[in-house]
Amino acid sequence: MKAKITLKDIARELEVSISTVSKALKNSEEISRDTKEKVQAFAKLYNYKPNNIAISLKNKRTKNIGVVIPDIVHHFFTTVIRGIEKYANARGYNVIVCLSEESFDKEVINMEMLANGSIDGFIMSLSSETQQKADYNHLKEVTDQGIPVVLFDRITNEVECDKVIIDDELGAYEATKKFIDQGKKRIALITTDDYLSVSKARTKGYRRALEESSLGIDESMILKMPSMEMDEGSIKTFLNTNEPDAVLCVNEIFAVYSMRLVQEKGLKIPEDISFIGFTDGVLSKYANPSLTVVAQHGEKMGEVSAKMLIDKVESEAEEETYQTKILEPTLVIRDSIAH
Amino acid sequence: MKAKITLKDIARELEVSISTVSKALKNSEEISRDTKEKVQAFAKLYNYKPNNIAISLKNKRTKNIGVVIPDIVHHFFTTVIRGIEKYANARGYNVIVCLSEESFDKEVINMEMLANGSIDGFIMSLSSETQQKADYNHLKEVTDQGIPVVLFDRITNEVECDKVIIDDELGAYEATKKFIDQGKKRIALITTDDYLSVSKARTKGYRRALEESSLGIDESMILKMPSMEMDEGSIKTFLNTNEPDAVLCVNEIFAVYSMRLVQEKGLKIPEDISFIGFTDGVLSKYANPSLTVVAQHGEKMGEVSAKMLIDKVESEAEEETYQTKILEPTLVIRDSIAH
DNA sequence: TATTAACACGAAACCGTTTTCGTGATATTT
DNA sequence: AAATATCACGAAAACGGTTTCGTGTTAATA
Repeated sequence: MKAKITLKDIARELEVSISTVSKALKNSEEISRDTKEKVQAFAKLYNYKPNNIAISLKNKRTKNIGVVIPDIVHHFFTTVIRGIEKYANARGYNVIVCLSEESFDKEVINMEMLANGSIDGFIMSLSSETQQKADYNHLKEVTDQGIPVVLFDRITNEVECDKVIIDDELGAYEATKKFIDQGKKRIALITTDDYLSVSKARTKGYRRALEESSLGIDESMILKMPSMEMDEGSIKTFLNTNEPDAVLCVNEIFAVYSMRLVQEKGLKIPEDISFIGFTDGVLSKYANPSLTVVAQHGEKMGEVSAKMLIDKVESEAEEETYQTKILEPTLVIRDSIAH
Repeated sequence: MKAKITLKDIARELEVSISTVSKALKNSEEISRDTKEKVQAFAKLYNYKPNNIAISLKNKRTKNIGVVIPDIVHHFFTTVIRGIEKYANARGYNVIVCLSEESFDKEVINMEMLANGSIDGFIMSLSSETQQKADYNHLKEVTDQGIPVVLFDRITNEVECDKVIIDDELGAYEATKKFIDQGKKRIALITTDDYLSVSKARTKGYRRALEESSLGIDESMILKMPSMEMDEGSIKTFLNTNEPDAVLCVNEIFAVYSMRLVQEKGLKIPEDISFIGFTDGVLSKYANPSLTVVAQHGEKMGEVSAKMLIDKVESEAEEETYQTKILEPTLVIRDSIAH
């Protein structure tokens, strides 16, 4: 086991000062050719690499970014992380991932843990509990300290910071409109409670499309699940009593499960009943029939978030201007609707 | 924007020395009640939190662990991360995630980036390219430096370190045996090339089960895909020419896709043909029919890996003993086989 | 009263860098 | 030959903590 070598070690060995070694390795003009070559050769030989922690302390820059998300076993967040990681890595940053698991307390603890010097900025998506409580003091404290924050997907307007979302309302609007254009009459929505910013926006888009059409809104055609968890029973009851001919679901799982239920009843997809979900994950692609979805472009979202954050981190200017980027969703047509 | 307060600030404000403040905050016996109360009150008021980087530099401990995996958009790895994150967090560690994206170079770069002080240890699963090249010098360099490494799932015997795997061979053996016991005669295997340690082990289990039975091995019943990527055409051809009555797949996607293919041909699952896959992900659960799988218990694996790593990191002893933990897979019975 | 112990605190080293500034030794200019 | 410029390097501060050791003051002991 050969321990890491430090500047001090090189200095001692070569009988020069630490400063000389440091400068020589940086190819400083101050140092003579001879000395530089000697030092660099020695450093290469012993595979010297500067200690990141020491540099972080000196620079007050860690080159780490903290990502706090509610859940990682969820295709959308997973793609966002990938986007963040790719972009951040290309710019020399590392990604520290923390999971809030939809818990307010965990979110707070994680942020406090990271805010004491471990990271240069946060990229996060709010936990459902946080959105429910609408308590954003932990975010405000962090921004007050001058740590940049980028909020994505599950955001809030109560905090001033950069934000990245997709136009969920538009996505739902277009999906619903697709159903209407295809002559569907009984268009249902399976969503979660409104405190989730995304569900709220999607519901709004669904309503707007129906209001603009001749169909109008039938409140009984909207099923609000208390959480993101599947409640198989209530979906079953809902589908049986309302007999929709088209269903928009705010995620993949609701959609795929619903498809199976109606297929068991002998209905044909998409002839008798069509489905559109949100999130373009593996499930949608490999479902039977494959599921038409509103794609959220998670990877793109991650990239954009990372770029916004790093740009802010590296900008000297202390401008207090924040922007909200709205990405366009796309409808990925598959076999769960006619085409 | 109120900047972070430091020990120095408190010391100046209270007209005591930095050492006194430091000790007072640690409730040291050395400091008088009066001073301690004064300092602690002031610290609380200004919300003092020690700077993690400074502590890391002093202690030569970062409380960060580096996780290097090939891919995050993959249910299994995702669950492993969750297990790692949960366990590590509970012990006060943060998780830095790096993606090799199945690339040897990226794996090397990521490790070098983290090995210079950013982390206390690695948890990793080898990229397919690394397993293919069988070049493990980057791992050896890291372990030589005394940085603990835990390898999980995709491992190698060329590196001395702690390892966590599931008994892939056993999983495949039992799955195949299940088919045999159910009277299946033409049992196929869809796998990837052997350089992936897991595929190799699974193939071995499949072979052992058949050898022990009266059926024996028919090499044409084994399809080796060149990578983890889906090649839809070769699967189709394979299924059509060989007409198996049972198929074991080394992942979910191969299985789900194959199921759809045979269903399109009018075959009934599980009567005409049965399927078992590996990895208990969302796909398996929501496939139609739901897919019987060999569950790999990713979250457990993550926990175990994290425990092994942190225990080693925190153990003073420089014992050079390494262990390999083998977790038992479980067969999760669903509708793609008779039961 | 002289000596010692206990107390409460500060100085300084240290972790591994970077960077500013100072300086002795040459080299150049007048 | 004296003054100045250039070169090549080292000392030291700084980043923000922790920790060892030393020390002045007071209290207890001989």
